[in-house]
Amino acid sequence: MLGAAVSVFLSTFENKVDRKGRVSVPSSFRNVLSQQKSTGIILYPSFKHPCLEGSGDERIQEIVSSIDAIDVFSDEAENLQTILADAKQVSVDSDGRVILPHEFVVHAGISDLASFVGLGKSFQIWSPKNFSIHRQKNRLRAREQGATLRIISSSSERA
Amino acid sequence: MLGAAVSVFLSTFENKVDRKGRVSVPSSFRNVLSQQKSTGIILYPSFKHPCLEGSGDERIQEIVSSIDAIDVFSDEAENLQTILADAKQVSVDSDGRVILPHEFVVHAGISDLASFVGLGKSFQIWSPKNFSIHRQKNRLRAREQGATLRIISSSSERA
DNA sequence: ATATTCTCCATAGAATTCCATATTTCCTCC
DNA sequence: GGAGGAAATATGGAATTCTATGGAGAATAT
Repeated sequence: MLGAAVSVFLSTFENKVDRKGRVSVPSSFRNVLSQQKSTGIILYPSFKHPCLEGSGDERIQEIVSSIDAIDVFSDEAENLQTILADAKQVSVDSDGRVILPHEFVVHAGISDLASFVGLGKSFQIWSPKNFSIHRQKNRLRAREQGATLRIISSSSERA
Repeated sequence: MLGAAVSVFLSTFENKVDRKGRVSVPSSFRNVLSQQKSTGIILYPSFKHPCLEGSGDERIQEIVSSIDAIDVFSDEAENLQTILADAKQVSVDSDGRVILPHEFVVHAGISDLASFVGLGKSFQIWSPKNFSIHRQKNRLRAREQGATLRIISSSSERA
């Protein structure tokens, strides 16, 4: 196992997708998930990018609570419900793999390789090709805008 | 079966409606229902959309309480009472199927396919065609409004 | 009787579990 | 520091289980 396992999704891993759509979840990601006591992974297609958003399944609870907190008939409630409608829970098998649902594979343009990209509290899954394009664009923009980071250091262990 | 599926209605399933009007309730939905100890499913036509609203039968209890909680002569109370008046309970047979009442099939424009759409504590049933239109609209709007930003992070240490 | 609904059975395809193996990483001992 | 071995990972495939779905017949109502 990784040295001092951080409890956030970190760095990028490229794994193979087999004929059945199975792909290994990077072991360090699995560690984060089990630390969150997630029994599975929640995936949903990104609104903005040709990729999948992933997180532990407690995220779903958050969304459901959010919906409860606002007017059921509002646009906002429907927006959140859209996420639920599009999301799928995939279970991690005993070998640490998940099956990527077919529609998701299509949405992300994935064929035989998938890049798991750690984003801290969540992660994304990309086709390696799309991801490298995306990353390059992001870097360019960051340079142009002279990206500045505001780090909120509320307490010891947050990222 | 899915590991320890989150106990909310999640994601979308498109199932066939056979000649007798039978349609399989998605297995993950059935799991949620049985966890709620629901003996059946409550269905009623949606006000806003050409679709059906569905839930376990404890949901009805909530609606009844809501009515009690507000002014009995208000419009809102009448709306809720209309739901009760229009609602029907359908039973799930031993193979996990229900029969959709004829008026409901008509209201939703369903013919030989039905989309079950998970919305957390409840779900909807659509004709796939109507749903895909609805979904596209919602996704566009959600993208514009940045749906993911408004999630209430109730749980412990998320920001 | 006739039409409708419910029960039971059959089956194809999908999903899950289980097993096998190559490859890498980590640890220990020399 | 390096060699060897142990543990963990990633990956491929087979076998088993589950789900969705179609149909036949029994039960029920009209």
